[in-house]
Amino acid sequence: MARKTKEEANRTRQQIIDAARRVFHQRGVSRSTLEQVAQAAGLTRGAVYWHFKDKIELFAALREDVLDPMTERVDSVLFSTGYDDPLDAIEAALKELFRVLDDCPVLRQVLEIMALRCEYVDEFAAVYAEFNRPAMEFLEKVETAYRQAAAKGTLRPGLDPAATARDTWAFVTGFLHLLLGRQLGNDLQDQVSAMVAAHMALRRPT
Amino acid sequence: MARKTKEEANRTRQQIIDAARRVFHQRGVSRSTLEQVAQAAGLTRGAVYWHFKDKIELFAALREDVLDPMTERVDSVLFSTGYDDPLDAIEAALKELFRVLDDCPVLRQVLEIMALRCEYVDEFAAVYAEFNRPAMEFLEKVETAYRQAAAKGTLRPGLDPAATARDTWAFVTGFLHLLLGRQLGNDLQDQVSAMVAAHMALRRPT
DNA sequence: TAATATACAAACATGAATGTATGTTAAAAG
DNA sequence: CTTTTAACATACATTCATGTTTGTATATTA
Repeated sequence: MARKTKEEANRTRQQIIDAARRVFHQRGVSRSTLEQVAQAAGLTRGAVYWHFKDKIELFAALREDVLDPMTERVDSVLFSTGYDDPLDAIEAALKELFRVLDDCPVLRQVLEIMALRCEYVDEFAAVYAEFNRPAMEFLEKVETAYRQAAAKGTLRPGLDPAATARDTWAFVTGFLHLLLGRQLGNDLQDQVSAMVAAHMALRRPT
Repeated sequence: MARKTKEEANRTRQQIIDAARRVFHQRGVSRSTLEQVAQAAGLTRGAVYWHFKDKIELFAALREDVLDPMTERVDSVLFSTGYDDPLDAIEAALKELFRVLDDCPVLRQVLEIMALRCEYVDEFAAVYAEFNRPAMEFLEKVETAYRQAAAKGTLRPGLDPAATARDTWAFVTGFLHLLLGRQLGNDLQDQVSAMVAAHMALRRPT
């Protein structure tokens, strides 16, 4: 094969990532063959091994490709200065999270791979830690917001910010898993907004 | 090999299941070899193939072995007549759920396999449905309980039983995943009871 | 008690998937 | 303009998991 221009090479690299996302999503990570990925990308295994050391490295690239933008988008809402009440910021951030999931099918694919199509053992045990790190950071950020709300008096009296944050944390985690489990277009998808609102309403003064 | 008595055969069947649980937990379902399972049981693949058609059937047996008892134990608390307030029954049932998880390592292993060490594609897609069915049924049961609480006036005024149940549902799902993710002995484990209590306190009248 | 089915172990055949090594051509570098 | 190196395709060697088949000795049954 002839040498390609650097720009072309980057494009084939991205093609491999896109193909891997589809193949991993359809067959699961461990059952996916690099041969299948290569074929889906219209290439051979040679190309895949040229751009990535092995399947694990390819999987890592695949994740970085879409995960970081999501975190930034949600954080920007959570830290937005446009809300007087921190609880409003949390509510908006949660809605934003699920909205991203809805209008970015690529992100959804990656999250479904990570939640339902990957076995977190051996080399992949580290991947799971990475999967959880954003969740842990999210917990801290939300706790801070709840603390601010308590200081401002917009948090329902008697609620402990830390405990409330953990409850929200579990809620988001569980809701994410439940959303990822079912296929698109189900009734859950349009109840998302209402459920987030109801969840937050529990934390507001009566 | 000589023929064993029926009782002995049942014992080796159970040995295979126990071995499979350990191997699946350590290596993940798809990376586990029936050879590894056989060795861990002190047998050969011949025995495994004699008792089970293939890995999928073995995995199914492994689940049935421990999952049904858990559901029964939680349900019996939820449907107990010993509580005046249905919210108390829900709270007790949730605590029971996490307690079972704590003092039945075998169940925990199976749940960890299902949550983190299995890829739900192809033949295993059906397994995931089975994984979710108890969760769906749980949602309905909790919703009924919330409805009863509303009728009795023990549910915080203004709360919709259905929406409240979905929130609890997400909470339980998320909390389960979070618990399964981390190794035993972490700080979450002893906060479980407090978190459940806090979650339910949000639903009680002020 | 003879016949048969059971509960495995051992051997076999097959089909991948992986990693690596080699070849080829064109883009970069000098 | 020559040399080098990048960007792959192709071919090779090895390992390994699976399913099946065969063998065999003992429970079980008639």
